[in-house]
Amino acid sequence: MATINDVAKRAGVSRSTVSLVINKSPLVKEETREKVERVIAEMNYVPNSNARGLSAKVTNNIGVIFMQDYLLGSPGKISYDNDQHIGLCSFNISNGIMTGLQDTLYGVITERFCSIAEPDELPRVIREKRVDGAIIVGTPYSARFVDNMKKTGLPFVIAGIGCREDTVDSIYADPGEGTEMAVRELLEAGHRKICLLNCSARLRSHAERRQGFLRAMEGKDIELMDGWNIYGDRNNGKSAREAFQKFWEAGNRPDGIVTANGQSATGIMSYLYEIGVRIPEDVSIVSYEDSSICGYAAPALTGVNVQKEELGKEAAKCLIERIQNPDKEVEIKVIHPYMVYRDSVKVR
Amino acid sequence: MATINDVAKRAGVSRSTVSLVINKSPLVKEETREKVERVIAEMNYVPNSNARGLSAKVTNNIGVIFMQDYLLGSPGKISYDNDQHIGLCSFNISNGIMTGLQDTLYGVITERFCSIAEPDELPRVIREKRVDGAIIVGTPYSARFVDNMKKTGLPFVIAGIGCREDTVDSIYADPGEGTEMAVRELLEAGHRKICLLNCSARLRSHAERRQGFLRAMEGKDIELMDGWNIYGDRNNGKSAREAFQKFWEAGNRPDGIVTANGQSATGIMSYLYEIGVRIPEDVSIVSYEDSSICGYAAPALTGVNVQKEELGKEAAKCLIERIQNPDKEVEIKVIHPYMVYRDSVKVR
DNA sequence: GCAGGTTTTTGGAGCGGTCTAAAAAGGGGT
DNA sequence: ACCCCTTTTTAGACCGCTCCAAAAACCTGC
Repeated sequence: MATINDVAKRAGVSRSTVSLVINKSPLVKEETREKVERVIAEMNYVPNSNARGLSAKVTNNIGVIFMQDYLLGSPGKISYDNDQHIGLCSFNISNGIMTGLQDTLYGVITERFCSIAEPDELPRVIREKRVDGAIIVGTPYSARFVDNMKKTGLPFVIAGIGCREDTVDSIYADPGEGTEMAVRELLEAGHRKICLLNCSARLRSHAERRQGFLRAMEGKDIELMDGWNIYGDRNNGKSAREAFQKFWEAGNRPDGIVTANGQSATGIMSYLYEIGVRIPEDVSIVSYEDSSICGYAAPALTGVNVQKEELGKEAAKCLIERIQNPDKEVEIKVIHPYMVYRDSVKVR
Repeated sequence: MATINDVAKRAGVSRSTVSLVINKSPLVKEETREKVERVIAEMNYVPNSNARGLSAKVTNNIGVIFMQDYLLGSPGKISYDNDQHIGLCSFNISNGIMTGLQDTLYGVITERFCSIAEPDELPRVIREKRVDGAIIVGTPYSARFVDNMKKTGLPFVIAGIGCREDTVDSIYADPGEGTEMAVRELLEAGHRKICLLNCSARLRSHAERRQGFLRAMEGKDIELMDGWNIYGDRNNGKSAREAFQKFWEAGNRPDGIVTANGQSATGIMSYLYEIGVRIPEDVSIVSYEDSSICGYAAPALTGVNVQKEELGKEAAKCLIERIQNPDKEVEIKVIHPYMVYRDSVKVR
């Protein structure tokens, strides 16, 4: 494999000149640049990224750290097989990140990390300085972890649904905003008895969803039903179904349901299907966090799309800016959602 | 940040000795090792991976290349938002890869690549030598690409459902085997009129599924129905639904359906639901490629689980072996699936 | 106490780039 | 032709680690 020296020799210039050329310095004469570029192409030369990194103290890699904290208590060896939500969500976000990084020199190193399981550790890519910056995907529940990260001095941003740290660049979707949007949708379609199906009460976002719900209900002259904010045990369809079944069997009869995500919705739908309740004729459903699963459900679910790809893309953009200018002001950016209209809401 | 020199000085040994210690060489005296390790811990020293890589010609990173060829014609800026299948699938596999790499020194660099769009290019991580080996996830449709990869001399393995190159390490799930399993399931439950809903006919795996179907039917004395091997246009629920609807409207009345994956199944289910056909009372469904989506469907879908995490894990293992021993024999390994029993099959 | 063998440790030359200070080349003006 | 200023190019130190050959330290046994 050709090195910078080989190129220099063949082009009849010094190593430094070649270096200037590959780094697009404006100092080199047009003529020289062309000659060197020709040789580079001829020899199929690609700079060695280790050498570059060692010398320039740069790796040209950014780390994407998937926080696994919300799967409380099951660090490390988790199989996501039964957790479509997390799988898809992180996939979409990281896909967005790659899109955001597309025309840059950066590569993406991915790592799974649990700040609760390892409160005083840092993700390996960071300890080993394999990256120039990091995107923390998901919520780093332990403040200690955030502190540790800050201490490294490495640029990093936090990205995800409901992820926000006031002292750190945060790109996030606001679960409150989305839930509010979903509830309004039902209200406008004439629903009065709306219940909110949150996922695990242990998640920080549940309170935000609740707030969004309340905001939408404000001034509507609708009596808020006690216990109509239901919590599943975990962030998936099975617990949503169980929680909803309990709710229903206790005699509650909503005419509209807002769920935390597509899986919760399908969980509930499978229960309603079994007991013969029709959607949307008897009950309407809107899912916060629209995902393709919503499109495939029967009937297809109306939902709030939180633009996870966009979220990832913006996170990447923000990180790059942070790397270029470590002193810029902390950036807190909300990615706004939009409604996707399908067939699970009926005007009453 | 401490360097190897700082550690050496503080420990009163030479740089070389420290190097031996961090590389766990058996040459260093126990006593010395302990001393050095103590200092390393004290100083919080972590070897710089660039320096290491530059010198040892090793990066301690492996590349995970996601092939995007099956999304024919839409390289680069694709949004996977509507392609849950691919999202989940690659997520699960890469999750498995990370699990397989867990106790090694390797990090994971991810890249999206389309060998059809860029027939003479190589993934960037490879051109820039950022990795010691690569796992190609998905099918590299162009043979030229495989050739180019081979020419680099870099160890690599191919992993995915139906991915197999005879001259390259391949870890794969056999769509034929899984489909056969699914069909047998229906046969044993007494079904006679079984149709196979393949995804896009452009995919290489469709023929294998078909073969598996035929193997299961062999000697069963069931008339093979013409046109009962249905092809969707793309690998998703929407096209499955459309294809199936056309099939149904042409008057075909299967009593059992085998689908290529969970999304196809839900697509079909939503159609059947609309026209009032009950599952599993009127028609049974088995999905090849069980995914969590199957568990959330109503009714929950019986399916063939292809163990994508296992697949990723084995791919990682295989790659490491290949790196350690570049001359070992080509490894072709099938990951066998198993049935997951749920509620979409009724004994007739 | 020393030759000869074994176990540990070490110096120093790379690895392939970047970067800075200084040299070389070029371009007027006189 | 020479000085001065600007534009280009270059030499060489350095980044932090590995690795080899050689040195040092440690063991015998005689």
